Amino acid sequence: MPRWKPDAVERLHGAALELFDEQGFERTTVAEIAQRAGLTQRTFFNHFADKREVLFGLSSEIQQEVIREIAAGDEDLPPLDAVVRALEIAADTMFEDRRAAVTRRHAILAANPELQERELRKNAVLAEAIAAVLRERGCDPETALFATGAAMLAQQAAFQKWTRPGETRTLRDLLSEAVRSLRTTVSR
Amino acid sequence: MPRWKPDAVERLHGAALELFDEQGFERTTVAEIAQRAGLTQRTFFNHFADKREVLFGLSSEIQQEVIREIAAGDEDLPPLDAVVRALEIAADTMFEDRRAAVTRRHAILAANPELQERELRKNAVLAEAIAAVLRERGCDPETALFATGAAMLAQQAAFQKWTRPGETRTLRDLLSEAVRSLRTTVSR
DNA sequence: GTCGTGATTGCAGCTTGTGAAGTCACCGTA
DNA sequence: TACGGTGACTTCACAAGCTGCAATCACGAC
Repeated sequence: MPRWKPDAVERLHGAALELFDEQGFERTTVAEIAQRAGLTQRTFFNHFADKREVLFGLSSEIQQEVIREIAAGDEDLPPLDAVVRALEIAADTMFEDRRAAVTRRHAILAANPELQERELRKNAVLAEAIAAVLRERGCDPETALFATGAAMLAQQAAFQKWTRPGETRTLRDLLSEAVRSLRTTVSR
Repeated sequence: MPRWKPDAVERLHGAALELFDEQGFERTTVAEIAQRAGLTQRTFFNHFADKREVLFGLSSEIQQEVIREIAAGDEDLPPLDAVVRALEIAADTMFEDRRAAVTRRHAILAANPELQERELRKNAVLAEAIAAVLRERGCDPETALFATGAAMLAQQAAFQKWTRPGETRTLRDLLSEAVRSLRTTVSR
């Protein structure tokens, strides 16, 4: 008999999602989450740096995937296209088949400014990582910043539509469309 | 004799800046700030929603200025130009003559992720406010989002350069240049 | 068999942030 | 001049987030 049940992190994650759903982020305490997962508060903080972090487990995986795809992409692609291509692939592999879960998580974030702060930071970190890999490919720093920022702006618009009830198009399609639209807006 | 020395908010703000400079944001407690200002911790929280907020007093003024300028601008200007024009004016009136203070504040922010989170949120709020005023001018929502995002991306690049030691150009000039550069990057 | 490893725990303590009640200079008004 | 309201500040008490440290004990390596 193992000393502890396995999957402590998953249990904490699941318990947190349930409780955030049931009573909101602010009104649920870390002690409650831990209790529902059959663990203690101290253990929660062994696995997550803070209470918000329990909602962001996937983001480093997404980041790795995007970075990998940019690095693996065609060297000759213009920077913006290189980033968009990687985001499209990530949309297919990490988002498309989890629409329900992603949407639920999005609703939790939308209800809480603290969580949006964290999300913004994760996006900023992702953006910096993308810009860095573009620079490694020989892109000058300003171009890297702009290509990254533009791509993530399109991603944001596409994601917004994708999580709207009734929306049936794929995130990938919405993203491609958003990029076209962004190009015309910026070009005047 | 007045019951309290005047300018409690300014004293708290000044004490906070000093202490953050001396020992960093994390290592200074609200109790210390209040003590140096000759007040109590509770009074600090009467004036600032949380510990970080003491560094963001100006941002709502900036937001109002930018919004006002967009609303007052030429109706026929394309959305991106309308936003950029407002940011240029804000650069002149709110930033150019405070370079030293802005740079010091920027250094404090750069040293602390928590503070960057708050900064990102303030920017997101500003962006949403700008997009809203564009929509009121008849802009469709997606175009409003893209024009706003693009303008703030250029602003970010310009600000980055402006705070670099040795940089002598004005923020306004750097911003105009960044917009041109962004346009070429996004147009391919 | 023993020994180190690593996940988990208990506990003590600090800090942030809030709620509620109280103090008292100042100001307007009569 | 008296008097009552206002609002900035204080005091106290406490919930909740988060950390450091020492202890526990199944498990795997040797």
